[in-house]
Amino acid sequence: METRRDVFQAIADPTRRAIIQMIAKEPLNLKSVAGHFPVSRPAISKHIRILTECGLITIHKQGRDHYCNANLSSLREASEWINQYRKFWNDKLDALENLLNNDH
Amino acid sequence: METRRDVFQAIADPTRRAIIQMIAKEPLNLKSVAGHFPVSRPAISKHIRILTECGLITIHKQGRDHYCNANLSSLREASEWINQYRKFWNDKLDALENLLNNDH
DNA sequence: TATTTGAGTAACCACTTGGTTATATATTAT
DNA sequence: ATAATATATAACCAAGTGGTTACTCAAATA
Repeated sequence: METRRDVFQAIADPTRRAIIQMIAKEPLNLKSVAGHFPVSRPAISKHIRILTECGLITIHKQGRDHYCNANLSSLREASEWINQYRKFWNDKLDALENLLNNDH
Repeated sequence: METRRDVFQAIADPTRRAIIQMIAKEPLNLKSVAGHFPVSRPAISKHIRILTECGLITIHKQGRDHYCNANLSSLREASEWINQYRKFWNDKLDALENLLNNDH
């Protein structure tokens, strides 16, 4: 649990995707996050750490509560990688591709 | 190497992303694919199997050659999951979101 | 001050992952 | 027919993953 830590790997785990989904709506402390899953607090703590390490969330301490905030801009890398293959499932590519290309 | 096999996990591995990138350009047999990586043929064979199992590639046998063809429409699921968070890195969201919503 | 609460960490565990080498099978070439 | 080639599979292995329980520490509360 120490090595290769990138966005693709971070979102490969369904629990971590669910965590992202939750805190994208509103910041939550670890206890609130853990309350929604059938696993222990330490397990969630580890997921949070992984998400933090690749920049997908940031922690804001407020007393003893550690609030997790979504900071999903590092998903951009994954989005761009996937969207380059958009033609494989989307016919209305042209207009979209132009938009995407104007982003950077 | 038997269980949970989904698109997110399939693209989590950098070697598999590179394989996808190669065969998205043109179908290649396993030997050609393996030639680009510093790992053995059996290792590539396993990656190919994983990609096949989640539908990202299909194999077309031509004599003793097994040609890998990209069939990346199952990336759509991952694309949609990621793109729902596009607002985290993209300001020009409105026009894009309209486009994406028209897709389905 | 003593106790409870939220979170992190350490040590551990079973399973998975990505790799290896050796072997088998089918197809092509000599 | 024999040899070479392309691929798959089996058996194995080290390291990584996702989880656990037990413990510690800091902050809030009684």
